[in-house]
Amino acid sequence: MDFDPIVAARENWVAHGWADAADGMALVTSITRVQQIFQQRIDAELKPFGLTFARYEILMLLTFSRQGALPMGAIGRRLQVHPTSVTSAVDRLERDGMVEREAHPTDRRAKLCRITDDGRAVAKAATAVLNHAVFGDVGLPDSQVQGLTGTLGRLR
Amino acid sequence: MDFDPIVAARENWVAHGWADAADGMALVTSITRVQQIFQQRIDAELKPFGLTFARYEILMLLTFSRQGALPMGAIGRRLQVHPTSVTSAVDRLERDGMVEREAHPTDRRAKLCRITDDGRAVAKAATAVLNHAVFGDVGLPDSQVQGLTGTLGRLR
DNA sequence: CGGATTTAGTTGGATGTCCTAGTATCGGAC
DNA sequence: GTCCGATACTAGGACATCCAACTAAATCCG
Repeated sequence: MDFDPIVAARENWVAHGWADAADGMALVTSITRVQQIFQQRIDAELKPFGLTFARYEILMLLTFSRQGALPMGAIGRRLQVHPTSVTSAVDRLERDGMVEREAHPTDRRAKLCRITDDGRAVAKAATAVLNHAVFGDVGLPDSQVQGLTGTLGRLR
Repeated sequence: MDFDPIVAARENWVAHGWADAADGMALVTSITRVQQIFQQRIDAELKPFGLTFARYEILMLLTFSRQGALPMGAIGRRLQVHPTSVTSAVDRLERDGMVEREAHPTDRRAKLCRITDDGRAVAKAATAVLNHAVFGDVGLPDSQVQGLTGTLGRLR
């Protein structure tokens, strides 16, 4: 049989008298591993487009926005990442011509990040690939996917 | 009501004709967000010990090993991270006196990573804190935690 | 036995994330 | 009207992760 490091760790937790925390440890570790696997699959698919998942998420957020532009801070709040991560990702997107920074019309502290035509085209092509190669079949029966997403939603 | 960015993204997926990939996208995004949240909580708890989750996992793996030492490659395979990540983490653990590198007894290419007494003490104290502050109550009823872990296991 | 392949680990570069700190600006209180 | 706390973004540093390339050593094989 396959050796499962997480099952082994859980048994060690119980053996050391930490039974009441063993399931929580196993859950957190499982989430970490699954996230690593998806991250790697997605980044591999996005690499030909010069994107990472972080940058792809920003492009899609802008694609769906009414004006095609959002303040930096709004991006960070939507994606739940720190402002510095947004700055870093937008720097690279701007370097590659997929977004542009422009002044906010009413707040001179803020900056708008606007997706370019190139950015829209890349996002569209990348989405087609991701939908086909990853999102379309995550490796679970459809019936379980929604339940899993719902349960995870309670943790957020 | 609270606005949920993932629900909104899922609706956008459906609206753009990608309904068959919408659930997969929502699942992957949910996993990413939940992992970010746990990562932040754990790293915050570990910070006083001078540890990150990556380094903590290595210490615990060594704690549970029979000899208190493992080859670098074995660590990477167990934790499913690249050899370079192990090198990087062990560099810092060694700098902080929690592990030591030593020659492999039979394979002169390999190196063993051995936990020190300091390392064991830090790992024990950090585990007590994590069990209390994170693993002991992840935010879900016990009945759901095991089911969630099991379902995630099928994705690994 | 000796060359080719595989394996173990490290190094250097790019990216993403976080934190701390700093600058500029906004908005409210007085 | 002015000061002061809050907000928006950026800069610099630490860390983790990946990839590509490299050295050294073990192993396979003709």
